[in-house]
Amino acid sequence: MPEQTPPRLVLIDGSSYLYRAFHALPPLSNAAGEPTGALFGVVNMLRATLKEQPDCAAFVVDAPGKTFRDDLYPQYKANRPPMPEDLRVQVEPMLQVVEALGLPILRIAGVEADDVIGTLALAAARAGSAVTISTSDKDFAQLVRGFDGGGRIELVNTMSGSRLDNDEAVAAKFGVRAAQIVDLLALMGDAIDNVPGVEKCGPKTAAKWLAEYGSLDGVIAAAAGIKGKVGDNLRAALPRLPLNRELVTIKTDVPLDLPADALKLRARDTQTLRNFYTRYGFNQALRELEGNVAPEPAPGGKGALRATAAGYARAATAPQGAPDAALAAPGDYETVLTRAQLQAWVAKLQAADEFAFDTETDALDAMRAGLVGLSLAVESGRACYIPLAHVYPGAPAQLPMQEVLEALRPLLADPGKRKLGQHGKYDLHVLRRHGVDVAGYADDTMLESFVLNATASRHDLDSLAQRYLGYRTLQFTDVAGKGAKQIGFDQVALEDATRYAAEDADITLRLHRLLAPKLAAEPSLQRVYREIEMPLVPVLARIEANGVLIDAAELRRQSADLGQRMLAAQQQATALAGRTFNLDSPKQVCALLYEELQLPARVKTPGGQPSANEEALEAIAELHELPRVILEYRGLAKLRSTYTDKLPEMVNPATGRVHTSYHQAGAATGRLASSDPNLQNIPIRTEDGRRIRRAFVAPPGRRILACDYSQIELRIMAHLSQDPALLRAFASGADIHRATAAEVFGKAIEDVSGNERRAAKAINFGLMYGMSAFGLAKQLGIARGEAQDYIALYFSRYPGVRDFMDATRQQARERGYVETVFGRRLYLDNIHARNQGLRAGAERAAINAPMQGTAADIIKRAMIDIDAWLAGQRGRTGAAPALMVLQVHDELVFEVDDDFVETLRAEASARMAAAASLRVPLVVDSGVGADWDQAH
DNA sequence: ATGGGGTGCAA
DNA sequence: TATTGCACCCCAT
Repeated sequence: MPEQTPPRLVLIDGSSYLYRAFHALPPLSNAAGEPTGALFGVVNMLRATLKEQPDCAAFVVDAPGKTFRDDLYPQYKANRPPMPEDLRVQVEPMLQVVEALGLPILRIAGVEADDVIGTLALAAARAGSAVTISTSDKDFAQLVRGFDGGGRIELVNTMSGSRLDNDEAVAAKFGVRAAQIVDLLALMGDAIDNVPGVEKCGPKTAAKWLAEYGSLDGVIAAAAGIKGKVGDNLRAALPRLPLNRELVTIKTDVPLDLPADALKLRARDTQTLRNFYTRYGFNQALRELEGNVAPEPAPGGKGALRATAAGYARAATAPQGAPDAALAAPGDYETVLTRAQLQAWVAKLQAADEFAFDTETDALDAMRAGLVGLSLAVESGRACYIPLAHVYPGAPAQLPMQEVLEALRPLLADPGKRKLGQHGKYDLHVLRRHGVDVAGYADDTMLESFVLNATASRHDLDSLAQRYLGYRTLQFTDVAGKGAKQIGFDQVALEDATRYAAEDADITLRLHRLLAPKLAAEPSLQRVYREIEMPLVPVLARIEANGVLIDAAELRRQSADLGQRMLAAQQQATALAGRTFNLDSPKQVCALLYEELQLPARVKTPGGQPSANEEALEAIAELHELPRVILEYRGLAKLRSTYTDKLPEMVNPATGRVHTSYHQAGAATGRLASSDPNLQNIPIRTEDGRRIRRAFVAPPGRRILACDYSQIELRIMAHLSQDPALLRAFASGADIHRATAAEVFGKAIEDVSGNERRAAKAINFGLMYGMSAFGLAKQLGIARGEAQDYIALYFSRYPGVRDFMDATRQQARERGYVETVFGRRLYLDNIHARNQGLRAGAERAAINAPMQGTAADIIKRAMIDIDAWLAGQRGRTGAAPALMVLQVHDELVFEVDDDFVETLRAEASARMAAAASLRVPLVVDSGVGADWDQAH
């Protein structure tokens, strides 16, 4: 017997979304000036919900008048301010659009919406339904559970995209099981509803108590023994906790007496929706509506497949009676299988100013992936997918790849034809490897989003669609499966592939149309995007494609050597411990050292457990020989597993080189990040570590050139702070740490001791990270008071630095962001957090970001400049005389012809130094050698 | 299989 | 109780 899919019921918590959308979205208004922000959010949420095609649904809102909670507790919700006028006027239109979408509205007099939802959810789930409560109110987590017979209740927040579908998910978010949520809320209270909880008891404390004592009753019983201020607060709150629990408990047994069809979806009222969307300027919703109502005929070809969403919804096993309202179409997508279709699209692209493109491949690694298909979009809501290499049994005949690429080449390679994409660097790689060098890559939605707000969300297409369009894209796993059963995209049926791939191009285009005006409205961000990020894309693509040559044999020798020494350390450790244990397991190391050997646990992990990290082992190294041996083993194991074993595996068989991947939207400050492998954390500090750099080599006839900025972040601090003493120190060209020590300790430069220089260096670095006296003391191994004295002394000598830091914090608080010299912004969401730790963290980030971010901007500018200059150079054979192969935050590494070394060295250094004009000189150091180590 | 925690590498 | 990252291993789910 095939398993029956349970009927699906969606209950929408209307008020929670209305409030959330109102506060989360900018105060939008339509052409007539009517406020629309909340409506826009709710409409997008509803469209996404209906797209899921539930069997039944309801939009639940509070009815005017009193409810049982008001009787129980007269102050209930007394804190809630009256609904803002801008929001109030959106309520009636909201109900109208809900109505027009065919969603039943439930408003039950005398019963709160929460309790209506709770009662309906429980009843339906008991009867075997899969119930989704769509809400942005976390209190509903108390209802999440599964039932015998297949019924279940889950929570989704369609706006944030989060989902709580079982106890584990609830526990992950709240630290307690769903059944304990009411107890958690009773302890925490709810400021919005004017339900006071235990003072100073937030989610963490409440969860901790519940984990320890099981339930609210358990906490109440144990209250007498809980120490500290928060224990006093708990005891003071005891009398009201039972009432709290009652107030926060969502009722599941209110009499409702609904008609049989109360949850039944009706057909949507297209005319009303059209009027509504037009009036409020919801153009995307309008296009979707029109696209679905009157699909255009297919542009030709006998083999043409049509992939309208309506078609798919009907073809899929849609529940009987599912109304058209559930068929909200994402777009009109065409599978291109004939020459006529291809020609029609080429004509469309030729006529358009710009178009979005996306490639589909059979692998994630851009340097290995094979092209499987291409998608294109020129107008919102309409896109095509051109399958090229789908190979599953029964796959329709597809156009020959070369023919398609030749047809598109004039467009893709035309610098005057603007192309846009999402993370287009990947597609540039794939197309280049299939013979097409894309030019005119003008816009990238990932980078638009990143520059607009680096921390607001992730910058992948799904997150962007969700955040900016309120739209849930089809997931890769939806069409290709997941885990061991996942298939390659070349195995995906063309119908599914088209929905997925064409949607990507379509959504990319829609996102660009939304994001580009936002950028245009912020000239400084627009410049960062146009002058730094976009021009950097092809530069990074070239560096990645160049790759770096690795001496794999050398690394294998090192692995063997490390292995022998690891074995020796392991044997020594076994002897010292008197038994075998896993040296790689922190847990076993802790048990051995702190329990069996009774050594003192002086350092804690961030999780509060005894730590076995380097600092902890150093702290007890004088009490026992074992910690030192474990440290020795660790150092060796790290080098071997992460570097000497791994790097040879990463050599691309086609190129014989290692190709890292640089993430342009990786670090919030604007830095790049590197992965697969990460070539930005190759060891250098220890001799064993540095040996690894000897395996980064140049081929015969070439050398490695490494150019790095000297103290760039400190120079930026001098520039930003304009502190006279610091500016003077850099202008003099002296060793900056030595100069700082001389200034702080009141000595001549030549009289500074090694220890004084070390202290000054620690202060200089610490300052850039927003360090405290505590941190400096730990770093230098001195008393906290002494560290405080150093810092005070430093600030007295460099008052401009203190003023700059104060001003930076102040700006962060006032504007919510800080910026780099080039205008890149970093928003600091936690700068006003009530939690002191979070707020302090945001302040440190505020101090650090302008310096780290400006340094990132500068080296990016240098990379663009040097790349352009290199493009015009020719070596003796006519090939490029040098390749940029690595970027490590303040360093650029090149592979260069022997006879071009000095030319490049002079040119690259000069261009790096000229990448910004600061109040201090930018100094670039460089080195040359047969390998990366020698070049330092 | 997947993810969190602990650890450690770089600038 | 120092910024930004990525990746390894263990181990619980």
